[in-house]
Amino acid sequence: MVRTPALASLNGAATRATSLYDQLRADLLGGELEPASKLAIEALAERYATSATPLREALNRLVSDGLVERREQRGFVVAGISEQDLAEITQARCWLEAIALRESMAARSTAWEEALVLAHHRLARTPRSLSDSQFEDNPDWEPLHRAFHRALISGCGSRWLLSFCEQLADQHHRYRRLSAPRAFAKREVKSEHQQLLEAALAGRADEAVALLCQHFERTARIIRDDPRLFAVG
Amino acid sequence: MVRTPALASLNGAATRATSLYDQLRADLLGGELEPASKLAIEALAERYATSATPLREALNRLVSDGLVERREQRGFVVAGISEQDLAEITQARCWLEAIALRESMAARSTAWEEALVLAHHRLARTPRSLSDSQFEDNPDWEPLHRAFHRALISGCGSRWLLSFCEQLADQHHRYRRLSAPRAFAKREVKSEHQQLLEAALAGRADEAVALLCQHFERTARIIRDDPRLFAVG
DNA sequence: GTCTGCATTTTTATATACAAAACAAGATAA
DNA sequence: TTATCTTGTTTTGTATATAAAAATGCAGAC
Repeated sequence: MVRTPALASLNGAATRATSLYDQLRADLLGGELEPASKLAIEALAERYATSATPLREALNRLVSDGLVERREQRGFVVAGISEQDLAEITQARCWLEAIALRESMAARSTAWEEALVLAHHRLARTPRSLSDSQFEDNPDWEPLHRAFHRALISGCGSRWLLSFCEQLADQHHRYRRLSAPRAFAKREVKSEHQQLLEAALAGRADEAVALLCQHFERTARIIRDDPRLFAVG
Repeated sequence: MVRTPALASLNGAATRATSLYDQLRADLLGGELEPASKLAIEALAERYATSATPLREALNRLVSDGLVERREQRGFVVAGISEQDLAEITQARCWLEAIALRESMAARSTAWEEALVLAHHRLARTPRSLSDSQFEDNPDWEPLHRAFHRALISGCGSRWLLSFCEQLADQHHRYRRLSAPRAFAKREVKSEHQQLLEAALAGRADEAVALLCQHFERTARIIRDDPRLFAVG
């Protein structure tokens, strides 16, 4: 007895809680919300023009993403940052993406290779900064960067592993945005991606994994050495 | 300016949403709630003697644990099961726990070894079944089993990795409870744990990892072959 | 018979009102 | 001072009422 299909699932109209989740997530990743700062319900309800119920739902979801912390009976707080935390995230990301990349390469297919080349092409032709003289974040870059890294591991065949990697990538993303953006101008991130692509396409797994981990660790080191970030209050 | 400490955090009095989360989680893992069955808010509110708001919060948390699925504008559903899903969970768990175990062994300490021996001792002296003649689940066993596996990898030094492993262990737990419990009477799970303990203590990493993965895969195979579980509706 | 459109019922999602706990400041006692 | 108690305020967490969407059932058309 098939009936008219659900409207919401077709036209992408999400619930308020979901769109709040998306907005909050973007603001957390974008570094708009200060780490360890209070997320007072009323203030947020005003800022996002909504009421408490969907807000709390969104915050609850963000807790499981590790972007928000829940203090029982004391509300919600933006997840804190620390050198140790960054190190653990980097370590875990290296471990997990190493496996995912190896598996992805082992299960290579034409479709995977083509998607990878495409993702790299899009990333490579997009400038990191809008201005040549000084760093000014290009909002197009980050999603493409993310897509390239996802393409690398997308063939690993495990939705679980992919979702874990995604979560760790989110964490890295936040740290990166919190850190001084000008640090990135110095680095030849472009050639790192190029090398990575070549090793992956050529099937040189050990090399690709090594490049990927170096890529993560180099970024983490730059963030760690940012004097503004882990300043002792 | 230190004041009287929070009451809730001391005496363990959680919010209603949290205790609901715990109860629902236990029921989901215990197989009380049928996979893919509807989680109607009103029915649950009556069953757990509460109202909609904290219930929805608890359900939102469970979605991120992969125990519940959210259907936008259509409420919540107990996570479905499938052969493919079980295979992916098993695969991911092997990958992740292999790393965690290696790291844990590489970072060995006396405290870790002692905790491991203790966890194994407690598990070994607890019977799997309450009755000798037929299988009757001993509720003490599962937590001790869990604790032993956690002890193995606890020294890996990455909270992220540990929490991912925990999540996968939850998934396995649920499949195990959904499957016919009598299947487990056949197996010499006890000696598998014993061998694992010995290899881990002796520092034979390759062997320990191999034993651990075999342990997971053997369990998964038994569950997969349960004729009742993946019956075509 | 099967499909389609409309009205009704049920359920989900959100806003709001309320209760309970944490917080803050001042007063009192050691 | 330093700690403890008291009281008022703010904020969190929960219940309930309302709005919005989906499911259901039936009548009529083909």
